[in-house]
Amino acid sequence: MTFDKTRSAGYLANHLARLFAQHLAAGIAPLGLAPAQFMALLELWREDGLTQAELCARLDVEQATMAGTLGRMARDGLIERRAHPADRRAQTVHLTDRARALEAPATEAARAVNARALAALPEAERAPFVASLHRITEEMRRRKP
Amino acid sequence: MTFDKTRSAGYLANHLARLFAQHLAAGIAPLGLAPAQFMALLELWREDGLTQAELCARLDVEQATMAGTLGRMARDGLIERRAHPADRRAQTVHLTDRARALEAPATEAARAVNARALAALPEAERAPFVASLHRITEEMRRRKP
DNA sequence: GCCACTTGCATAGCACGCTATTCAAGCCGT
DNA sequence: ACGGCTTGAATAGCGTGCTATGCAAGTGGC
Repeated sequence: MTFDKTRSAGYLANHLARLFAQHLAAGIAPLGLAPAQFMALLELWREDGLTQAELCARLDVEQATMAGTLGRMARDGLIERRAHPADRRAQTVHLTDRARALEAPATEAARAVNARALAALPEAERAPFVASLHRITEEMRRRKP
Repeated sequence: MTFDKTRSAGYLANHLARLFAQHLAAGIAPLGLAPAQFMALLELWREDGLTQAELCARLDVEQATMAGTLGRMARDGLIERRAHPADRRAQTVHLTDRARALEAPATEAARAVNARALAALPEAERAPFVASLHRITEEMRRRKP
C-alpha cells in the first residue's frame, strides 16, 4: 500500500493552510497586513499591552518567530513597544491608531475567507468539521512531539 | 462581536498544519528529511523521472518553491537531475538509492503522525473529518484567490 | 522563415516558522 | 548577599512558502 496523500490528514492540513494563507493574504494585503501580523493583531485587539511572551503563549508560536513578526509590525507602524512597568526585561506591545482602525476591515476579510471556504461543505457538516479541527489541534498542542 | 480564532477554520487550519509539520519534522529528521522534501518524495516514489513542472502541479506549490526544495534535495543526495530527452529546457528528476531506501521508514513515520493526531477524534468522526478536509481543499484549489 | 507568445527553470527578495545561542534581569535558597 | 536557575527578548541560520524577474527554448501564425 502506497501512502495516499489525498487521505492523509497531515498532507491535507498543510495544503489547506497554504490555501487559506493565500486567500487571506490576498484579502488583507490591501490593508498593508500579512497573515501573521493579522494573527498578532487578533490578540492585541482583544487586549492591548501584552508582552511578547504572552503573545507567544496565546498564538502558540515560538518567541523568535513572534520577535520577527513584531519587528515587522513596528517597522510598518502597527505597534509600539514600551518598557514594562514592573519588569525591566520585558516590553509591552501597544496598538497604534492605524492598527486600531484596521480591526473592522481585516476581521471582515478573514470572515469572508472562512465563509467562502466552508461553502464547499453542506451546511450540516460545517460545525462538526470546525469542531474536529479544534479538537485535534488542542490534543496535538497538549502533547507536542 | 469579536473574531473568535478558536472557531475560525482558517486559523485552526494554520495551527493544525504547524503542529503536523512539527510532529512530522521530528519523525523524519532522523532520516535526514525535511517535510517539503518528504512531499516531493511522495510523488517521486510513485513515479520517477518527473519534471519540476509536473511536481509543482501535483503538489500544488509554485515553481520557485519547488526549485528550492529540489535544490536542497540534490545537495543532500536525494535526487539527481538529468536532461530531458525531448525538451532541452526541461530536466527530469530521479531518485537516488538513498532516497529509494527511505520510502518505508518515512511513510511509516508519516502514518504514525496521522494516526496519533486522529486518535484525538472518536473513531466514527475520523473519516468524515478527512473527507471534509479533502473537499474544502479541492474547492479552494479550484477557485484560487 | 520570423516574430510573438508561451513554457521550464533559476534567482532575488520577502514573510514566517523553527532551533540554538546569547545577554540581561529577575528570583531563590542558603 | 551571593551564586545559580529561570525568564524575556534579540539574533543568526535554515527550510518553505510566495511574487516578480529574467532567460533560454519551444510553438504558432503570418
